[in-house]
Amino acid sequence: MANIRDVAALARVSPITVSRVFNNPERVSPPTRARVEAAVEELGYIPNQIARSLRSNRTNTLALVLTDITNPFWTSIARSVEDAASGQGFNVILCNTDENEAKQEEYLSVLLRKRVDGFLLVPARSEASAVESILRQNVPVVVLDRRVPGAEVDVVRSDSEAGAYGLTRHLICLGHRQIAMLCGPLGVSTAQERVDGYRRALTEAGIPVDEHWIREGEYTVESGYAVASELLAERVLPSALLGANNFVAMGAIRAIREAGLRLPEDISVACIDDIPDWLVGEPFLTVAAQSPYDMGLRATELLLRQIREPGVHPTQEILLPTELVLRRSTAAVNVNHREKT
Amino acid sequence: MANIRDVAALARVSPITVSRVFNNPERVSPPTRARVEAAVEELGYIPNQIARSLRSNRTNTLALVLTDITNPFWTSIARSVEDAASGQGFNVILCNTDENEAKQEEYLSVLLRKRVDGFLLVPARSEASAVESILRQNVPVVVLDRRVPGAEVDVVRSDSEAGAYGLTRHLICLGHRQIAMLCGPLGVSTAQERVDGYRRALTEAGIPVDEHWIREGEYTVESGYAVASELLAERVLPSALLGANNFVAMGAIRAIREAGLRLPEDISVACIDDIPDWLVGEPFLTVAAQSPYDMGLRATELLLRQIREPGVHPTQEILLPTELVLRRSTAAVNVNHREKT
DNA sequence: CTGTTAGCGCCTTCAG
DNA sequence: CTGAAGGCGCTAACAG
Repeated sequence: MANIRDVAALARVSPITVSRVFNNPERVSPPTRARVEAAVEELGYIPNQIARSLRSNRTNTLALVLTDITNPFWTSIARSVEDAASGQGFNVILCNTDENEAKQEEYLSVLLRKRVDGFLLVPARSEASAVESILRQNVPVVVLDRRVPGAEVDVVRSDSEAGAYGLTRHLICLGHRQIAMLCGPLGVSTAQERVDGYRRALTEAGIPVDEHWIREGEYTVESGYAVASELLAERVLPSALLGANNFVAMGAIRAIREAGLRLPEDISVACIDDIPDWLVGEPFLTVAAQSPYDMGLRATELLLRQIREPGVHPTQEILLPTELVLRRSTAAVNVNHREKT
Repeated sequence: MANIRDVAALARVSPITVSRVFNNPERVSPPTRARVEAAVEELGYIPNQIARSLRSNRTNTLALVLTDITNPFWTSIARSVEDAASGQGFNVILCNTDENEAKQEEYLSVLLRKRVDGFLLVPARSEASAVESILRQNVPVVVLDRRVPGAEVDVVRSDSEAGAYGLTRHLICLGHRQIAMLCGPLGVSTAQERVDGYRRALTEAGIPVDEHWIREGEYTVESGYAVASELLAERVLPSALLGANNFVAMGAIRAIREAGLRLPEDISVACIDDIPDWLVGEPFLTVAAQSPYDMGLRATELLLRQIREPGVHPTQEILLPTELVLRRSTAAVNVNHREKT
């Protein structure tokens, strides 16, 4: 592969002149420039960005570390991040942690070695350690979706508490009293907040919170299925399920079908996170919808600003609202089906 | 940010010894190693992969250039590519071309400068030029999903022709004769092959191919919606629609609903590409399902082999089968609804 | 407008 | 087991 000196030799100029043809073409006389361009063409020369990065300390690359690109919520975020980044001349390295801290640590370590210009991080757990390993190196970070108590970072997230509150309230209005909360891993702030919202709605309505109805799991279809199956095998059935996210709810729905129960006649289901309607034809899930595309966009903008204008920025938190979308998966409680026969 | 010389100075060794502690720790005596490790810890030293890449000509980074991560088909591929790559110590840069050749060219140019170790490319158009710009630089490439006539590359793709053939045959068996084909951009091999399969099934059944029923569009929801709307506004309605992919079909379904037609009573719909069932609860679309996860995996394996074992490899093409999945979006033709009243 | 010098951080080669 | 020299490809800074 030809390098800058090969081109320089062929064009009978110095390497720096070739460099200038690429970076400041106006500072090279047209005839010289033409000679250089001809040589570039002839040799198929492509400037080596690695060498340039070594000098400039800039890679024009961002890291997007999320849990699982397969969930449409993260897919939208990935799309918006890549849109915003490529529009500003940055590429995006994609990493799936599956909420696994060991995987996350490994990724961060590799990415720090690669000297990415910044991180968009969905922390596997809401602890400061991961974020701090980045901040310690003075590398810009923006945290997505989750709070990280104790760390001084920019965060862009949705109002999970309000989302869960709204859904629970909606279920209460439909007459439900025995509402099971299939919550996510409590080490993650969103899981915690969703339980908080659930509790607040019940308490406000004067319904005692029964810990029996709160079940911790993962943010996955498998976990939602497993936890719901367990719940449905018990003597007293809930009349409604609140899924911590779309995956959990879809798993729960499968369990409900397999148990021979009807949705929503026998049991209602709602969750946080929508599924794009062009994927499902007739959307039927009642949800508190987030705005993932917007979230990725805002976060990328914050990150690029940090990169462009180094120095101390006051850390900021952007809180995006959720939107309650009522559909066919929730209905008024059916008193006949409260308990098993 | 500390560099290797800072560490060396603090540990009172030469830089090369520090390097060895990271790359060949067994060749450094334990006491020296301990001193170096202490210095590394104290300074928070992280080896600079850029400098290493400059020497080694290896970035441990792959480029995944696809059309739109938002389509679950590509999402699965992205997931499998990232899984396979990270398992072998490679990171993945994600790029969305939206089937736009200019965008694709821009990405390829930047990625070649970055000296990625290899490309997984879904070419925006089935022409050799993009692939050849990579091959010319002796950079490994594997083409995903599409054929590129005239280029000597490894390709991993599905049997689109057979998929479209199977779906068309299924519709014919249900009594449909006026089957509209909403095909993708004909510059893309898959679009072409899907039309071929459609034609073959009709011809074999002795049904004359009416070019009126073949409509070219993009592989997007919007395009599917637009083309189907147009079709449904005409005097003679088709009794079935064959969507070139899942997006097109979902757009068509929206158009059908808006036209006040019932699915599948008034009109049947089928398409190539499934939508993961955990996204839809009750899958209802009749499809020729591909295996995107597998496709990404196989392609990444091929690519990593090219990278690991440089030199001439016989180019190979891996053709994955599609699977016909019959669901509720297709039904026997309804003679009463063939023509508008 | 063009060129020379030097160095970004690391590691291969060769010596001790 | 440890180190010195040199260079990967590029571009600031400083001549001319």
